[in-house]
Amino acid sequence: MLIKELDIPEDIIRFYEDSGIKELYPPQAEAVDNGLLEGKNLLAAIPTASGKTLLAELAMLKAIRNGGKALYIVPLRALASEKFDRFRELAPFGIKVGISTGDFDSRDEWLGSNDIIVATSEKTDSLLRNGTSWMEEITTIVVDEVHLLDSKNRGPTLEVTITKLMRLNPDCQIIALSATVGNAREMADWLDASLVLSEWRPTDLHEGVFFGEAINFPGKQKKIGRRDKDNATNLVLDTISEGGQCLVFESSRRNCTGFAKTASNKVVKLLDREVLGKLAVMAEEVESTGETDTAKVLANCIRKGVAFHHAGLNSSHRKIVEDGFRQNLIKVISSTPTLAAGLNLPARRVIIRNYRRFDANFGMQPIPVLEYKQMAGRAGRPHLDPYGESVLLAKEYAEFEQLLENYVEADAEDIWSKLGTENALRTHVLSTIVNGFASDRKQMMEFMGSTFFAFQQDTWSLEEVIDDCIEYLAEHEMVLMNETLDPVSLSSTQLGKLVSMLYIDPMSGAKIVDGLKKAVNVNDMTLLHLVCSTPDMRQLYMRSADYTRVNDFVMSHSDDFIEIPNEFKAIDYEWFLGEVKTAMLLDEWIREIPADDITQHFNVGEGDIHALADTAEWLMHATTKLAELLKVEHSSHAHGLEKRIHYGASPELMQLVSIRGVGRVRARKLYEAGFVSLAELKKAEYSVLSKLVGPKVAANILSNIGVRVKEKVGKSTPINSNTLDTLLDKEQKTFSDFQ
DNA sequence: CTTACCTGCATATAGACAGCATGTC
DNA sequence: CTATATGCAGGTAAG
Repeated sequence: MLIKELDIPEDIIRFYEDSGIKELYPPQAEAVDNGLLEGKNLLAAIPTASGKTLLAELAMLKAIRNGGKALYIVPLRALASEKFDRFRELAPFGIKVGISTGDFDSRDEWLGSNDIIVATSEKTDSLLRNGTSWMEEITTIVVDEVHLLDSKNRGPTLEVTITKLMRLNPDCQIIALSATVGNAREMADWLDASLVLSEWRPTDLHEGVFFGEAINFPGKQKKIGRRDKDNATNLVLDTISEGGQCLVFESSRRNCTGFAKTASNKVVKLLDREVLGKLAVMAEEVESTGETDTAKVLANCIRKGVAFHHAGLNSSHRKIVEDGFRQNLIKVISSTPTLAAGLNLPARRVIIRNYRRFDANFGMQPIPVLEYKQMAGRAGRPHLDPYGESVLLAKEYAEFEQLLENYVEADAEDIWSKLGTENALRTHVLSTIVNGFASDRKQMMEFMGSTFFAFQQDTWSLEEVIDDCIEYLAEHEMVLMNETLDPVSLSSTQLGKLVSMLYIDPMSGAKIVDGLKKAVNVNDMTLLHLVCSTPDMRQLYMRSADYTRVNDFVMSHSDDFIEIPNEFKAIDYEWFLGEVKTAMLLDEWIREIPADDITQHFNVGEGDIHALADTAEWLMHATTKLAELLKVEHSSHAHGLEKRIHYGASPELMQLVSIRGVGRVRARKLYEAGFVSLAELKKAEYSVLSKLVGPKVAANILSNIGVRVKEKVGKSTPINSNTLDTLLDKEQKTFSDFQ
């Protein structure tokens, strides 16, 4: 089917043709045949990179031209900005695009003036909870990665959000995009959508299992040269010598860096001077943005053409690795599953070095087929690679057969709703009441009766859990119920409304409220621990070496904690120690302990510190608001801590740190030099500041506080002319020259 | 004396969304 | 409490 045959405006047709898209891929054509452009609901269960985005775009553009408005729901913030950037290319057609995620937000009212709004599922839920008016104007909803309905953590939110949206806009077109799953038909039926089910990919994918010095694909074999004793390394070296790149998936961070280290020593031998030179620049960039151990190790690996990637990396390191791989300078990324579902980073060959993953309840467990398919699907860059290959590794013949059968030739599992537990439902039962989707028990059951869970499983078990939730919420004064009426009436209290809008788990809300009421002497640690004891906070794992250290801390600070569980209740106490350990990390963070030191004290990465601080800041904000509502005195203390967690700094730096371009480190430098306040800083001499923080930063700071720089700021000296950016610029120039 | 390889034992275990109000090194 | 890879300490055989 040709683009120009489609029932869409002429200028849009030309736009696609100019960008080289003349014909639809088969699954896209099938979607059009199923009424994509006529506002019909659709579930497309097709592989990654088979043109899901274009499919959604066509429908959105068509709808917008008919006066509609589109909402594009994604599971990850990174994905949101990726889509946002893509859709902004539609600006020439007068299409306005907005983005809304927790960390990056165009203002709510203004957001509604856009034609396309990209948001995470949680943010969408939050917007619904806040009664955002433009939600009712949405005519097209795209739900990306809808198979995440199956996720224990985040599936329920996605499910309830979709349910709410369908109820709010019954005539709205829903386009759901999914990986290929077992019960796609069932999901489609729930959405009242037609189904496009296809395995078609623009680049062929060969899935195989390595065993006996060869990759065994169904029906053929590919011998791999033995240059190293490690098979995965051999596969990597083979790919590179054929001009491709590799993505290696590992089950733990340690394995991930471990493999990068060993493989890099072999990979380096295959690289030429030019590439090594550029890699060295990149490695320096890594070293300059962090002096942690991981930064050094990562830099050393990158010098040899290999990188590792996991959530412990700080964001600049992550970005360098991703960009370096896209530039085809980094040849191998050894990664945890971060890269399996997230960014668009395909490679010629994907090696799944470890198909098992540790689970605290069941030990090492084989990953689901769906997850395997997601990783394997990363193989093959469209238009760049002749084909993609994914490889599992087997040690014995029995394992080889098993892998072939259970992964390569297996179909993905069915999607199962995870809504049916009290933990998952509590927050949604509350928000349903707060937002008026249900004002009595009957309406509540009706609403929950239209979820995927109810569609798929028995509703009586759901009703029981919902009643438990209502009871919990009533007990904690978030919901009022009148049991004398026949359908028991349900309404929310001020507390309930606040908890719903703060987007915290009602159990977190209850714990914080309870803690605030009980607390006697409150200091920083008291509130930090309170926040760390909520189910919304991810606690640190207790290692055996931590035990005495954390326990000693508890002993010497026993007055700081609102409640210490009995030491002989081993499970409770151990859990408590984990909370305290987390609070200790945050305490170091707000006391300006350098990030490198924190990573060592707690055996975490820089990325972990920021993630924990981020969550703590959000929960501390909730604490502030809850304290205000309760009219207890700790709200200003909590508010102060909220700011300190945001910047990771002591109270005396709060004024300096609010200046753009000044963070915890620079603020401390300025403070020690006598610039203890904004007023002092305004009186500062440029030359003095320049010596302190460097000429560029100094000029930047002064202009940000409204001081005009009198002295001439020397043009940036060519010290850094070899930075990555300039290098990449050059690269692009030569590339376009070549074209 | 160095290197390569083996054995045994202890050890640790993926990821990431949200509020609010604007910008880290 | 589940299972596995890793890395280190200590040992041994080969060079």
